[in-house]
Amino acid sequence: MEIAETNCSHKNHTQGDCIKSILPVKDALEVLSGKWKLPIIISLMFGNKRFSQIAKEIPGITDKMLSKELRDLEANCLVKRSVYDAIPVVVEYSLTDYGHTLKPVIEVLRVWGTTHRERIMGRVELAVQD
Amino acid sequence: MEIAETNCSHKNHTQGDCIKSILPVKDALEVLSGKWKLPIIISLMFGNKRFSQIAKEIPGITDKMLSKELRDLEANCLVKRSVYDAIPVVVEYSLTDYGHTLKPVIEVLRVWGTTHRERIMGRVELAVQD
DNA sequence: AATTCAACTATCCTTTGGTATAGTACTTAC
DNA sequence: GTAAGTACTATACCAAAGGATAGTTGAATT
Repeated sequence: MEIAETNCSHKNHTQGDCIKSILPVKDALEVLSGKWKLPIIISLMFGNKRFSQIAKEIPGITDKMLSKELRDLEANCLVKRSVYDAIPVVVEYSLTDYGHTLKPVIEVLRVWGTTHRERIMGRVELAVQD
Repeated sequence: MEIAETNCSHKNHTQGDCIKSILPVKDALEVLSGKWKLPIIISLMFGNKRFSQIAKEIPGITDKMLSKELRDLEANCLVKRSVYDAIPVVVEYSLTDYGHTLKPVIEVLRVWGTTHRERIMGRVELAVQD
């Protein structure tokens, strides 16, 4: 027997379209995966930093995680590590040009996240407030 | 002793600016976390779907994961679950209006992911396909 | 001589995310 | 009456992610 008509709107799209969108999104998420990569990148968007400065700016991160994620980001050409042989050796991290191309990604996430936070925090002018 | 001058560019930004950006981005990533949520949302961007249709469009997902993630997304008001009591009961999933607000997020990830994929695949080679 | 700081590395352990596999309730088809 | 499809749920298991804690190297400070 025929299934009743629902308001499905998938009339004429091939499954291929869907996968073509999913794959690059997954690629993007892969390099940004984990709890700390975006925070580190954001921190470096505000300027070059040393290890302990980044650690100070990102609440909760451990040295181990910061070290590991910086290495991952460097391997993906998003972050550059520069060693200056000053009296105590100074290691500075910066975003590469490629790293800076993530700016629109971060910006759109920041904007969406901001309204989402307002939403879940119950910033409802017209409805029930709790 | 003074540390040698490096090309640090963090002259005059307060740490607060950084955290103010990190928090909303983390909020956004939280609702999109995991391997399958974005793929499911993308699939529903192409139209309302039933359980097994979504499963077919997302290679590799198991029933359990699809079921769990759909529940998560519904709890976050991104996805709507509609039950139609047709002869075999039909359950249709759709994006809510709120879910549709993720479109720019997905779009920017798709664009960045596409160029990133070209980059890591070695975009000079046009002949090789996989 | 002991302490501190910077920039890490190492080890252990717990939690979470995800997979594999199977099973359920209902109904239509053969 | 056996099979197949739909929309799931349940149980067991495993690997990766991440946290806690401690140690290292070398120079500088007290």
